[in-house]
Parts: sequence; structure tokens; C-alpha cells
Amino acid sequence: MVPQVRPTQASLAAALGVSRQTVSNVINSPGLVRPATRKRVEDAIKASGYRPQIAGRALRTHRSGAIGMRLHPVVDGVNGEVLDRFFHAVTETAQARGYRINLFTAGDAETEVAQLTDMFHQGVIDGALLIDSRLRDPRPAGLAACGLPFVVFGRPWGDPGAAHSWVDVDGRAGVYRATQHLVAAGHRVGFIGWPSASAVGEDRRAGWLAAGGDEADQYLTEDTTRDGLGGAQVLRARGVTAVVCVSDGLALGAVQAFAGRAQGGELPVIGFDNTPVARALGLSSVSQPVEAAAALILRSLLDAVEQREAPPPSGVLLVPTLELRQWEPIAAYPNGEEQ
Amino acid sequence: MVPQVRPTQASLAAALGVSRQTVSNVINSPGLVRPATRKRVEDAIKASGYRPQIAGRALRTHRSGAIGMRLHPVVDGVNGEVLDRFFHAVTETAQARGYRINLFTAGDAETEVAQLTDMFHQGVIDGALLIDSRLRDPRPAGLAACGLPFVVFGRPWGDPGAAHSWVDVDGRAGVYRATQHLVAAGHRVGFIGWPSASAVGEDRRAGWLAAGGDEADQYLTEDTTRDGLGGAQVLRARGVTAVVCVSDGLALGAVQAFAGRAQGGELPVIGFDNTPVARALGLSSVSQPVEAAAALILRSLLDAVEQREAPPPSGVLLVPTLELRQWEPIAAYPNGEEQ
DNA sequence: TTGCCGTATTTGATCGATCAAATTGATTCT
DNA sequence: AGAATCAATTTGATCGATCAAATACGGCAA
Repeated sequence: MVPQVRPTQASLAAALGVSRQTVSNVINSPGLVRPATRKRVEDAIKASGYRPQIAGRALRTHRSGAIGMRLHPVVDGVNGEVLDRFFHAVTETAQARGYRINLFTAGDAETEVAQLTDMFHQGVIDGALLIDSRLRDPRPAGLAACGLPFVVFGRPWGDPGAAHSWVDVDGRAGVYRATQHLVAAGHRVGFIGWPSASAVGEDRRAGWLAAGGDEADQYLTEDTTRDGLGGAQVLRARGVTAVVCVSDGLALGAVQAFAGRAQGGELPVIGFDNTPVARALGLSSVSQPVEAAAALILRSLLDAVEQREAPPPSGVLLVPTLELRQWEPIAAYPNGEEQ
Repeated sequence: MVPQVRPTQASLAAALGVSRQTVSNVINSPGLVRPATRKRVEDAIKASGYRPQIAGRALRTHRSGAIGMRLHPVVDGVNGEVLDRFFHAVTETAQARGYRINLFTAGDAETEVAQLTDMFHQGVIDGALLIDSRLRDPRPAGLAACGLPFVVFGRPWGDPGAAHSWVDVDGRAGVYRATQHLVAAGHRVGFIGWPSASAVGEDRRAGWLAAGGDEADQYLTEDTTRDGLGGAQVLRARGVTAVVCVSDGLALGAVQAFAGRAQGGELPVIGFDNTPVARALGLSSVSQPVEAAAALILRSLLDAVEQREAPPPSGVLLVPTLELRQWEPIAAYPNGEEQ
């Protein structure tokens, strides 16, 4: 059925008695072709199973149709699934607009920039998507210098005048909501977070303070379950009756200290990132709208790529949602007797 | 410093007074070029920052230098990090051999085949890597039909005569070791697994049976923490003193029922996949050698791609390792008084 | 009828690389 | 010396598409 040698626009044109350019026009500018001719060509394309070779197109147009994205080292934490969801959303959105995602790894930010620059110069990618911005991030300047269009998932911490496009999730607003929810239930709400060197952690802590948190009721530590429990015990001893945590990993530990105090089926502990662990245990958590973020980022990036210029500098903050769950103490498993 | 217009082999050749082909040879077949000439060209390449355009190369060679890999929907379980590690390893290995990874999404196996076929015909990818094989998997036949070289991570369940290349992890052997370890400690070892419809689950269960497990001491259920606890309670009531679980998610639940019985700091519960949760809680777990698997798969795939033929049919089973950990009951957090 | 105009289609050139074959020049063999 | 051999380099053609400009053609006004 399918011919031995793959058809090309030229071979199709020859078979139909039209010119190469007409076939090309049917594909790229159908409006230029007379309907009758167009139909004939389209039918032939379908019948032959013709697919345009991107190499030929890329050579002429200087466009690859691909976006570069770094696959970050696996973080040794409970979360990580948030990134998975983000990757999935990005890939799907890109695909819907006819773009492909090119994955690569790099040990550090400098290598990342070097890799991206290289791929850009080789004509492998048309744009890049940066993840996980941090203080004094060298990447935006590096990429801007080589002319590669890019958008960052994460705001330019410490550089309010940054002249690039970014999208981020408003952790502060998310924690604010979570805290407010617990305060409304009459709680004295503590906060378990990361050391203040973490910009993301500071942002989330600010949300807790804004919603009425008392500096004395915070516990800043590493991101482990064990530390979550330790912090919760400390805070509880101080009179705190509920805690908001900067991550689900910490919340998982905190739950151990507060499980007994559940009110109306709701735990006085709220985590962050809405990971599978939170879902499995019935732990409330702040959920990042990563799908929306991916859509915004790609729109900005691809529009820029198609106009062959840098994305207009702009920042977008998305507000997370609060995922409330009923805590069903796992120790009292209902059907523990029968298989 | 960097010239306005990007240099090409032709422009470099003209500037050096050599021919285009000589520049090409310096890059692809340096052995053909006289050392003195080679040096001169190499220096010019470095000085100019020249990078070969893959589009030009691909057009001529009919090779894209990319491998297609589907990004699976995010699974709603505790694991998933295993896949992350695998992706990372694959990307890194591919990169080391000069290949790129092209990501895409698909709703089902048929769409996956259609996408891959398309990308292959468009010259976007040279080969594919399939993940997560299952019973009556339609993908191998589909890809073989269109001539796309591919290797599968996962054995051809239910089709021992499959004529393609695959690599898998010997879950049976892993569970066997885990069981044996507990048996050696004098335990009566139960098994908490998935319903027998799961080929992977059956394989792992076989390892438990082979190591002396008694059919009566098994509990098959869904993959949730809650079910893990339920199963453990049931089995404990039957006189089982330790359990091996088909996943860390189930093990996490089982721990709740067995935590009190820790012997010499080791829990009588062993999970599977060695996820972050297991690491965080000090739970022993069977660890899949995904990095080794990625390396083997890519070697087979890329060798085939470079010879423009299908990978020779072959199957490799890798033996997982048993990651033993000390259980430190989290309820007795040491410094719960001071921040 | 002639000339002009806009639509539909075609022709020629080009993107940047590699393949295949031809050429050059030095070396060896008879 | 002349032919044959081999290494180093060059030339011409080509991969498959798109851009830019040229041509064909029917309709319409002068």
C-alpha cells in the first residue's frame, strides 16, 4: 500500500502534473490555491501518506519547531510530582501548537546555558523554558545575550527590574488562604518552613504572617518528614493548635503530632504542593496551578518564537488553590478482619 | 566578537582557503585530513564559534539524532519517582552519545504508535524507547511495521516469542531476596500485592512464593496506603510476623501495623521501588537498577539506529538490589523540645 | 482590439550539510 | 623513466523543503 520510497512534495507534484510550489502552498498557504486544485492535492497527500520532512523545512526556514527544557536532577524529597505534572502539561500544550519538547540534562546553571546556546546555534531549538529560578540566576542574562527566546517558570527573585518574561505561582497567597482557613476555625496557627535563605520559603512565610501568624510561632528547618514532626512538637508545646507547612513532606511529619486534635474530620495541618502522599493520607494542601502556568508560559514563548523576537518582558503570578480534605485516621482501618 | 552572520562550513572554508569538504572531514572523519590542515581548521572552528546546523546534516544523512519517548500521564501513587530517575538516566546517556530526547504525550497505546510513526516519517526521530509494557501490547508490532527501531523497557508479558529487543527488571528476584532476608531472621513472611490481573504483580508474588511464602499468607489489593495497613492487619491476625509488599505505598501502610515489632532496628516490612517515602521513613525496599537499565536500552537502541536496522531481538533481566534500612520510630523524635 | 489587473500557478535559487567521484601531488615499484 | 599506488584535497550533485520572482490566464475597461 505505502510506496517503497517515501514521497516528497516534488514526487507528488510530478504525479499530479502540478508544480512543487503548489503542493507546498496547499500545506502552508492553502488560501492561495484554487479549491479544485487544492482538493486534488490534499487527496493525493492523504492517499500517499506523505509527511513533510522537517529537515528540509528547517534548513530553509531556520526554524526547528522544538523547545528546549532541562530535566532537573531528581530531588530527594516527597514532592517532585509537581514537576512531573508541569512537564506533562508543557509537553501537551506544545504538542497542541505543533511544537516538540527537547529534553536535556545539565549539572548546573552555567552548563544549562551553554547547552541551550549550543542547541540554539545548531538549529535544534527555537526557544527555551527555564524552571526553578533562584536568587542571582545567571541564566536569563546568558540566554538573552545569545538571542534565544525564553520564558521562566519562577519569578526573578531579588531582581524586580528583570527584563524577561516569567510566570510564577503566588505561594504567599496560597499560604495566606491556608492560614486564614485555620484561623477562621479558631486556631492559633504556627508555621513550619525552610531556612530564610530560601526565597520561595520566605515568600510562603510572608503569607502566613499576613494572615495573622506570630513570628514566635514559626519553626524553620530542613525539608524532611522527621523535622516536620520535631517542629510540630515544639510548636505544640508553645500553645500552637494548628500548623501550615511549606511542603507536604514537612506536613507529613507534623501530622503525627497533631493527628489527635482533628476537628470535624479536618486536620489542623495543611501542607503545600498537593502531592500523592497528601492525597493518600487525607491531608489538606495548597495546590499549584501548574497546568495553567504551563499554558501561559508556552503561549508567551511560542508567540515570541513565531515573531522571531524575545518575549515581551512581563510577569504573571498565579494564585494556588486550597485543597481541603477529610482526615480519616489510618490507625482505625475499618475492615481489618476480612480479606 | 562573535560574527553577525553565523559561519557555515563553506564560509569557514573560504576564509581558510580550503574546500568545504575538508572542513566537513575535519568534523566527521578527522583521520582523512593531514594533521597540519586539521589543526588550522579546528582552530578556525573554535575561534569562530561554528556549530554544525543539524538541519543540513539531517537533510543529507536522513538522520535526526533524536530518540522519541512518551511522557506518561502522572500516576496517582506514591511512586513515580522511579520513572523520573529512569528519564533522567536515559536523557543523560543519550546526551553522552550525542543524541537528543524528544518528548511527547499520548492518550493510549494506539496514539503513541501513531505519533511515533509520524515523527519517524517526518524525520524527527531515529528510534523510540517504549516504557511500561503490558499484556498484548500492540506497540511493538505497530512500530516494527513502519520500520522504526525501538527497544522496550519491560518484558513482553504473555508473548515469550516476541521478536524485539527489551530490558526489564527481575521483580521476582528482588522479592525473592527480600523474602529470604526476612525468612533468615526467623519470620513467617506474608505478601501484600496487587490483584492477579497485574503481570508485574504476579511476577513479584512468584518471588515471594519461591522464597518460601505460603499462598495462605497473601493479601492482594489496590495500591493504596490504606489497603496496605488493612492487609497487614489481616495477615498479622493470621500469625504472619513480617511482610513483603509489592510497592512502597502499600508498605507505608503496612508499617503502621508492624512498627511495634521491629527487631534490632530493622522493620519486618520491606517495600518495592525504594521511593523517597521509604528513604524518609527508614523503610527497607527493593531498588530497581533503572540507571543500568537505561544504559543497556540506549546501547541497544543507538547501535541499531546507527546501523539503520532493527535492534537484534533480545531480552535482558536485571536483578534489583535490596536496600536495607534501620527503622527509627518517628514518634520518638529526639529533640522535640528545643528549636 | 489592446492593455491592464488580479488570481493561480510555475520556475529558479537557496538554506547547510554530506556523498560520490574526480583531481592533485608525492612516493614507490619495475 | 614511466607506470602504478596511495594519501590529501577538491569539485559537482544532492537531500526536501520554502522564498522570491516570473509567467500564464481570464476578465474587464478603454
